[in-house]
Amino acid sequence: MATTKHTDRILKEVLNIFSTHLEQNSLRKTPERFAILEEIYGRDDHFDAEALYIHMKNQNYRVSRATVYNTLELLVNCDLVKKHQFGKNLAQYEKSYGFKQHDHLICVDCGKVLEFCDPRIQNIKNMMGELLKFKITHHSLNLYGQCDGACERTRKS
Amino acid sequence: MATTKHTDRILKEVLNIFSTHLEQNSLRKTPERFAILEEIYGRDDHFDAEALYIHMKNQNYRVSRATVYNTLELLVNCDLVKKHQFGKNLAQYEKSYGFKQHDHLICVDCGKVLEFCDPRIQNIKNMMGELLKFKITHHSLNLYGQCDGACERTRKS
DNA sequence: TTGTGTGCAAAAGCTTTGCATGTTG
DNA sequence: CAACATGCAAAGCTTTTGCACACAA
Repeated sequence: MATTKHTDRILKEVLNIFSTHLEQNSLRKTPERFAILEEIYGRDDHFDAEALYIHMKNQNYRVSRATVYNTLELLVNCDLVKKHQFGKNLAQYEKSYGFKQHDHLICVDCGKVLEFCDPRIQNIKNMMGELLKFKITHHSLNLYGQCDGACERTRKS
Repeated sequence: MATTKHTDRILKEVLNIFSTHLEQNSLRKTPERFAILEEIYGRDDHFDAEALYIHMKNQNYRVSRATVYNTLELLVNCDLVKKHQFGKNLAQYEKSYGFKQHDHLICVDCGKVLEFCDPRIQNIKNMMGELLKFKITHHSLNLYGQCDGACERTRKS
């Protein structure tokens, strides 16, 4: 369980990483960019761009969708955020710094997302990269199924 | 290498399977539905709905996008077609009957898609399904990377 | 001060929907 | 002939783009 101290330390580190990334690429350090990063690291779930936008609006933070999308892309580029597609035409994001690499199990009925780790994936990536002459940079493994009775078959969206 | 005979046999089988599926679900056997199925099994690549639609139009087959999307969904439901998302907001489809289950390796520069099989995926699915109490029905594993020099870094779309 | 970043709204791209017409069972 | 499927176009949704203004460097 992450303590507040741990959370604070992570936040400080990602702000630094982002700041350095912006400098190195001659990009500007705007308050919006840092606010979006803070917002993301304050969440613990998977979210889409619109939800992030709405959430910031609800806190009366003045930001535009264009900036949200723009900043999400920057954050994906410097590996502070991961972008997923869980079988729908809607990108889902999650913070990724300081958290173990993992894959996802999605309930097709209620939309619940669980995470899991399996070292065999790395072996597959290594083997296939060599076999098929690809320099593999990342991957996406999603398992789809139905969770136990509790999910009530109430599919989200 | 599939011979014409083999292709013909496959086609006959899938037409039968689809026909039975339509009967069992009280759906109508329209010429459009069968034409779309034939069109798909005449292709050997991954394609999107629009490409399928355009290709049929070019052959002067009168069909609408609505019907293409509708039929693709029916075909996915009876496992004759597989639907994928290769990291973009665009569904890609491929025929699946009579072909070995496989996963994909996508070049992020040129969009090329290779296929591979690895039995370890099945083990992971079994283990995680049991561990996390999910009835796993299907999965999606995509490896992303860069193919050898030949791809020219000309990213498609 | 200069040019990049932002906000806003419009546009773009994929997919779904509504409605009148056609066709299957 | 009744219900369902189709075609067409419009609408829906997510994401991108254009442009005028703001502000970081």
